[in-house]
Amino acid sequence: MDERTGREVARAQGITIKDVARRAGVSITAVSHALNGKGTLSAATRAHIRETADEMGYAADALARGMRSSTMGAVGLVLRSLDALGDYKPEGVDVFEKFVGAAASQALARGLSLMLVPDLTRSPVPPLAFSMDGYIVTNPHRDDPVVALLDRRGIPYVTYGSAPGRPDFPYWASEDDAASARLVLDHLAARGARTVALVRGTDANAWNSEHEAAYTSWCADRGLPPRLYELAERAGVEGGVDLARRIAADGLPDAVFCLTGRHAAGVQEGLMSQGVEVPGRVMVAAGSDSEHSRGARPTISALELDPVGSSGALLDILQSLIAGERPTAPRITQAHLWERASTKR
Amino acid sequence: MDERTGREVARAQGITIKDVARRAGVSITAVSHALNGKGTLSAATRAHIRETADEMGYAADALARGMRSSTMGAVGLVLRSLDALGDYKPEGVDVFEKFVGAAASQALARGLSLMLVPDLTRSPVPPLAFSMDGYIVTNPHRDDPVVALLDRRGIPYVTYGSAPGRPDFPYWASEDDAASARLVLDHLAARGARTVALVRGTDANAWNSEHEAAYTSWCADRGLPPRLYELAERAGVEGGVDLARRIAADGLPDAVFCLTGRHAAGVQEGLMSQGVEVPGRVMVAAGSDSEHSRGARPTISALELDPVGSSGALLDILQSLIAGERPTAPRITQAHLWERASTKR
DNA sequence: GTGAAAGCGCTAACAC
DNA sequence: GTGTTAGCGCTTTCAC
Repeated sequence: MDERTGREVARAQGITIKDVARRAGVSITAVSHALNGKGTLSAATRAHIRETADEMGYAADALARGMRSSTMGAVGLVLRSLDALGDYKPEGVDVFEKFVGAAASQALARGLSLMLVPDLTRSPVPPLAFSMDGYIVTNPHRDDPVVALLDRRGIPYVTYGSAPGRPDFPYWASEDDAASARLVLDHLAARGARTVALVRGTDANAWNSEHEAAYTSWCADRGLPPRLYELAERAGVEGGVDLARRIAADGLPDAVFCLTGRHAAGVQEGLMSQGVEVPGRVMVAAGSDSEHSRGARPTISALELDPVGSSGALLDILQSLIAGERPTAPRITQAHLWERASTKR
Repeated sequence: MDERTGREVARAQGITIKDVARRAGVSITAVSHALNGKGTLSAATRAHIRETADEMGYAADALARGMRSSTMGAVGLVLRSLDALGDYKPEGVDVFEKFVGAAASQALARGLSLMLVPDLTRSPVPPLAFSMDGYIVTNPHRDDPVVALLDRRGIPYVTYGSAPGRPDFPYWASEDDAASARLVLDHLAARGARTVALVRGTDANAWNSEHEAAYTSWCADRGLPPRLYELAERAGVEGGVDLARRIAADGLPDAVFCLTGRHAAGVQEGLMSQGVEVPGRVMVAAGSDSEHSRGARPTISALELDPVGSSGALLDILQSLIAGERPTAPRITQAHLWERASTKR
């Protein structure tokens, strides 16, 4: 094949350790040792080899090196919430973009590569999947097969949000969901709400269950009966619109707290189309900020998570885990509440 | 080392082709052929081997397979604009998050893994860097060393934004920068601006030069002298604030068009702090939307790029390139102008 | 139709 | 101090 116009194979042919050895007039072992600071070589040979390697622009092939059991300098990121969504369309899934961006910058700043991997349990398995040094799994759900798979293969991992049903597993980081929930609920109460309905998703992840728990206990504290609605994440804005009808039929609460921005936007839209004033009659708040909460009219108050802080913490934990240490975990970050028009009275 | 509690090495030890061969009572060649649909095997053996492999949960090791020259099912993404920025803090670098998110979802939807790689030319080189099937390089600049490196190693790549100084290189996609610029300029003119100053960045990428070219020709068409300012991307909001002083000293234009959201926010802030009314006296617009343009007061009109469309196009091109085809390229997408308070008269 | 064997580039025992 | 050599798991000729 013409070397100038194409490539015989997907893999680029670079300078090998053999080339360096020949050029430096030593054995490949010498090169390997010199470059990895192992073995016993005279300072002179070591330096000489290093120079030759540099001159030639030699870079060890990660694949070959990896085969001999070493670290790849790359961690995987698997987005369970998106896997669950079925497609990978990110529109409106703010957390997704934010978290990926944050995790990427955190990883890059640490000199690590970050590999985004499609659902590990669906075949064909992404070829490099099992070659990563470790994994970040976002929002694992109860009995998550990806987590099980990583466990089985002995690959270190950390999770964004605790793994439900596994209280013993400490290697996670997340915003303080309970605190977040109270932040919103107290805000609504301060603005005069007595009865608050909660709209949670159906995914069995910590995010949903923690918020629900905080909500029920908040209601209990105030002697209020909880009004809990479940709406599938994938139902999106439309699902919220439909749900608004049911909520109204059940009797209007003073406020509705939706965990996702899309549900919040939908519920608000649905309420208003029934002639319910927002925020006048009912206030609306979202548990995670997105284009939908920002773009709605009125704009919707929402929690902004801390993906930068969380992903940084996760990478810290993961790095020590890979290094064989015992990191302190979990690590908790804080969300911030943006008060917008939908709760302004 | 205890097999149950830890791992000897970073690499997980899975089921190998040997195990399958032994269990199925055939040679490893047979297994390889059966699983890859190569060679000549009887349908019976083939089926039998497939079954055994499935039962055992066998998955070929990508590293070993990769060594024998095949495809990794993963493409790399290298963000030149961020590399240039020096750190990988994404705050306010909307395009970054948006593009990464979009590229990720596009890649995942195609069953490809996407690996974010730190600057390829800085050592230590990310180990897996040269093992990717191909690369997306965002905003390459003139004589970009990363592009040169990929060329040298014969690794296929596509660029987000054309590669300056390489008009012959067709494998890129981007918004139509010239059209974007005219969109903004015409909008400003329609709102009554006669003189418009342009604030571009200093990176030698297509984004900056295309916008500048469109701007100068727009000015020429109207017989106006161009007023061009250059401000380093990394100068951020503060740089914009400082620049506002210079712009005012040079005589206020009717509008300022800043290519980055941070510069726009800074310039607007700087102008207002000098008592210049925005949009009353001077209008401000940004060439790329971000928290900064949305969050400024008044909110700043800005172009929203099409990262989803662009990254989709890029992956299409890259995939055919990897497959050894000759894709049609370049592919152009369109930006959208959000008209906000900063240009509302 | 099937399998033995040669390597891909690298690391690490183990000789010398 | 330095080099020989045996693999890591896989694909692929090439005998049988």
